[in-house]
Amino acid sequence: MSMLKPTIEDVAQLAGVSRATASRVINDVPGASAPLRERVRAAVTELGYQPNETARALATGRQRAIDVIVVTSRSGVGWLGTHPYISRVLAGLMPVVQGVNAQLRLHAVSPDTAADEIDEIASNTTLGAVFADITPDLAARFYRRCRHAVSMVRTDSPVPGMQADNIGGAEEAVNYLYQLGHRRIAAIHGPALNPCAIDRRAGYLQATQRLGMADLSADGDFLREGGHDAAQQLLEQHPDIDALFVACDLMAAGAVQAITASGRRVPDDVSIVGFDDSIAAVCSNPPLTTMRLPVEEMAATAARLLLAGGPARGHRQQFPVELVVRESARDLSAGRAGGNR
Amino acid sequence: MSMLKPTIEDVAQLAGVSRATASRVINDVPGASAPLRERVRAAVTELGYQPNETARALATGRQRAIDVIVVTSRSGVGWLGTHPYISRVLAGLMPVVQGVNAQLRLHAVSPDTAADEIDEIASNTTLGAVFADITPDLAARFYRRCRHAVSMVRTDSPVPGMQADNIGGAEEAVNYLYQLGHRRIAAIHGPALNPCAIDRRAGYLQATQRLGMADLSADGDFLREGGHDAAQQLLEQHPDIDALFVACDLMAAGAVQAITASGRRVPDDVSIVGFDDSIAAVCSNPPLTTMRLPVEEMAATAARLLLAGGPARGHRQQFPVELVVRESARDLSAGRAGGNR
DNA sequence: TTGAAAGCGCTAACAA
DNA sequence: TTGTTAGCGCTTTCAA
Repeated sequence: MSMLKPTIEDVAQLAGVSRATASRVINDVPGASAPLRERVRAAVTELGYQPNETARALATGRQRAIDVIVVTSRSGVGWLGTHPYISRVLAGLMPVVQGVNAQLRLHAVSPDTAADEIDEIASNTTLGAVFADITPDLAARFYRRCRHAVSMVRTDSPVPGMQADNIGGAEEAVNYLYQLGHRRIAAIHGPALNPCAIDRRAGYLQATQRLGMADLSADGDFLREGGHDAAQQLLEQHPDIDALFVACDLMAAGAVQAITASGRRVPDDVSIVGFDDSIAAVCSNPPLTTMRLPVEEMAATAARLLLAGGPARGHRQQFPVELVVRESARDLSAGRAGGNR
Repeated sequence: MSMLKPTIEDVAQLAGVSRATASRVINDVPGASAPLRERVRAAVTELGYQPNETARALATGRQRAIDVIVVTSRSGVGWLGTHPYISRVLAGLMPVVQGVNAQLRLHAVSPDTAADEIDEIASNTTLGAVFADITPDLAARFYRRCRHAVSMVRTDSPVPGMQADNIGGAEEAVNYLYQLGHRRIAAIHGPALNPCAIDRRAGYLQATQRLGMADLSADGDFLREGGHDAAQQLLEQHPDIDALFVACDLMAAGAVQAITASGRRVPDDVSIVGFDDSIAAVCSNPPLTTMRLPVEEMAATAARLLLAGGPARGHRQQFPVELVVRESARDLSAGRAGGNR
């Protein structure tokens, strides 16, 4: 007859050790022999034991929390509620954190002081950190100080990560545009150091090369304003552009605004494919055809991993990126009026 | 010499009572005489005592949490990360809940089963509930069962609430459009039972009446699709409309899409003013002129009130609603090309 | 290396 | 009405 919720006492009893020993192996602190570690771990899995975070917090005096880290030049944390991507990671995290009395701590760290802030967070971490948006070197730095971390963007090897196929997604976007008949496909990329941006850029480059098209690239910042300005500039430099691949929906929304303001029409004069499938895609006018990232699932998986004691070194998990067709890309071979509405 | 963090023991000692008595008065449960209550309360304020939520949670076996309630016909909680308004209330709540080891619990309750779900939540509540979106009767129902609640939308008298001037905001929006030279100003309203929607509708009606304009109203649902459809219908019925007041930005984004799709231009043919100033306003094309609601501050204030033991019966707090000028409304008296870009 | 025992700060029986 | 006393589930000295 199993209890509703096994406690560490149950684990200790089943393993035939003291509570203290059980605690030691569960927390991975030295002071327990290999054979006992074995037995305790067996008991843990057999019982499906999950530590009570409330009790831990009371005993240690420290808050149990998952630290969500995003490096950004915008200051404060208040604006994050208006950020389509961050809102989705929060929404993904919240339900899994709910049952265990853990908290979410949101850190917006500035690029210039990032190193120090990262160290600070790493030294105060309890359950671990989720990197919502970070550069590989910073991620590595954190990981060197604290093993409990999982990244939602690509990082270098030892750092565990949730992987979405950004390269493949970008290629697919360009392919789609190509199939629709477009041959002058420009791109607006994200920040030079952002791993997602780097991969999406790589995907674009690969596809254009393979298809024998010119590389028409502009740099953006993953913000709407940047997308707007980049589109404007692109249109001036290359007035013959007939399609645009934009590395995130927020920038794509800005790009649509710029294109429309320039007197051109989307998708009649230029087709656009975005990336993310955020609320921005749906609020844009016309609504954006885009590559969907399963952000909520990625975040939820990351949190579960952390609650389970942190993923193993180098752990990686794949997530699909899927084309969502809306109204911002048009089939050139179809009748003008028809489009793909 | 004051301790870093006073405990209930300190309070009890200072008040000259037992810990149990202190606990009783702090938790407002019967079993303490008036004079002792006095003394304990004095000690609490003198020490600046704040209960340790972690210890409370461990002792009671219940999670300390703020329940965020939104009644909606969409099921599940995952999509809330893509909801511009909810994301903002979450962002406002998160920082204040951070320091105290409290959690946020998000409840999306369905309208048909709302009564039961509300009862359920009320009976499990700990720190209290924030009504992000609710009808007055449901709010009252909750409040009858549990005094710890703050509404972010208008409610009937005893229920404490954060008040934004939705009526005044809607009036101001219509006035603004009127000043710009518009005389056929239609409106897309929100759900019939939603207090914010009701107030914004009232503001529109008041303003149009005062200004001697026709009431050109259509019903929406606070979702993009509803805004789209309502705009379409409005344009068919009243092709001479020159401006639109839309009760939320999400619907306004949909309305812009519908208007554009019908071959008209925003703001050249029809001006639009939205409400909220959410991310939807900024992603729309053109970006929306809108009435800004300080959602984050309202949410943060609500949470602080709850953490401080819950606001008094009938407590009310005012928040401003401000016009934010972007590009979706045009001055008819200005030159055609100029607009108000 | 292991276990016994003392808390962490609070609530809730139970006695008085 | 009041206080005494066990816990809540865990970590962490301190002895053994």
